[in-house]
Amino acid sequence: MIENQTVPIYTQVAQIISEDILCGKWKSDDRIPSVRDFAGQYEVNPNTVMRAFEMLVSQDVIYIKRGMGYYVKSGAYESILSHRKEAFLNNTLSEVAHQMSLLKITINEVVEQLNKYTDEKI
Amino acid sequence: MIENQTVPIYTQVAQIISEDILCGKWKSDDRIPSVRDFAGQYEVNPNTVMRAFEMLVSQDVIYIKRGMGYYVKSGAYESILSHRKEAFLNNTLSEVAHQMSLLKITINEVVEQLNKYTDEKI
Amino acid sequence: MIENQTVPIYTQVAQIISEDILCGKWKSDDRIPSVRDFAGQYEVNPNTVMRAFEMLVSQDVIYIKRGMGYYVKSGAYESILSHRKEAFLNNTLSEVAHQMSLLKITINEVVEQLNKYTDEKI
Amino acid sequence: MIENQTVPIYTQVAQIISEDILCGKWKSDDRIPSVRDFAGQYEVNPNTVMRAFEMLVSQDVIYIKRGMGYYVKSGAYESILSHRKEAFLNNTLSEVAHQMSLLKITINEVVEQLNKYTDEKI
DNA sequence: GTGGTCTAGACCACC
DNA sequence: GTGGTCTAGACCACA
Repeated sequence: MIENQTVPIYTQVAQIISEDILCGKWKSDDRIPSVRDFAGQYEVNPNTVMRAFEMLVSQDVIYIKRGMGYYVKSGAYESILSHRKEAFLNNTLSEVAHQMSLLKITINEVVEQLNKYTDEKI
Repeated sequence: MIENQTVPIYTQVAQIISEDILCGKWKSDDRIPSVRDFAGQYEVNPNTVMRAFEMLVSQDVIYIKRGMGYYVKSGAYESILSHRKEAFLNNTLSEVAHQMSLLKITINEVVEQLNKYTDEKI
Repeated sequence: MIENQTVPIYTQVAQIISEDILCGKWKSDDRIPSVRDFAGQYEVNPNTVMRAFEMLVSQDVIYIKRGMGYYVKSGAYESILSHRKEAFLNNTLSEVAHQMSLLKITINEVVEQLNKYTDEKI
Repeated sequence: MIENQTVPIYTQVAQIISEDILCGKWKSDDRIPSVRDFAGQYEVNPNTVMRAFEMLVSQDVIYIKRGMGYYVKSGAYESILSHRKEAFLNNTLSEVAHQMSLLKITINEVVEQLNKYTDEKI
């Protein structure tokens, strides 16, 4: 599950949880599994999961009920979505455009390739 | 000049030089500026520039003439281009496709946004 | 109602009860509301209220009549008052003095601000 | 140096550094000692110092030069001062006023006690 | 049961 | 040399 060797594990865990929320696995005010549960599931140290949770708290994605665990913040879905969408349109696509002009790749080639990836999923 | 806080500085320097070659700033067998020049220009440690040069040497982009400096290898342009093109189509666009499905962004939105970035440059 | 995230909830509950006694809401040998009542009112776990009660018992502020509930101990008012007064003069004000010297705040500013707060209440 | 048993060590370390900046020990763009140096000096684990540094970064008090260490951010002095001053006037003094009315302590008593503490320092 | 802090120590990338 | 990540494991307070 955790494979990438360059980006920190706790970042990856945080991203997985964010994407789980995006996918509807957990909704507002749902309790997410405990630090220990995640640690067991992903086979990482509880401290590492803890850092992921801290990240998500600072991003307003989850909140804590003391002694009870972490819960999905209401509005988390929308906030993650808009945050990611903005980053995608502003950063990712801007970089893509830069690469395209540098590598002299046309928009048609890009569209064609993206369609391939989309089709694969079906 | 070097702002990104996640990518190693030497990687960023190497990328800048690669892109300068792609842009035609330097051609085959041109001498590129010295380690010191780069270090001064980008306000980084000479060791860091050195490491970028080593990276480019190992990628067959530049070569050294002892006592004289570093020179652009013949065929560097084509090699960079093909290498990057492959990475772009396989990695970047695959990631873009993933984000699109996650964020429910259509290909039309992507094309529209890319056209904006392209137009800006003109 | 309970907002502070650093002080333990049971401590805050105990403080609220103490202050209610200071304010004259409950007098010697009055019965205070049940654990359940408090738990419902402050939306906390009954165990937490229980612990607050235990704290107050050990501070000689309340006592238990088995099967009947908790009652304000006679002399509680005076005991709370003297205990808090001492803590206030020795700890709180000592800390205030430290902050004043660090932040270069004069005693006049402090007095002025305190008067504001006092006036607001009237 | 680190005595308090209730507030986390990393918080105390961060506070010490903040106060050192307030006292003029380190100024804008000064390099502060390394993680390992602090760890040795306060006899705590480097990880603990690291957390303190992260706190200060998120408070815009220090910044990192990759591979070189942490430096005091320009404007840190003013930012710490104003931040603390505000907290003091709004939170601490508001609490003091509350205690005064509860404990029926007059402003004269407070002033007298504060003067005692101030005199002690001289 | 929950989270939170801390240590000791390892290992790594980067400057 | 610098920071940064991670583990294993302990210990504690809180609900």
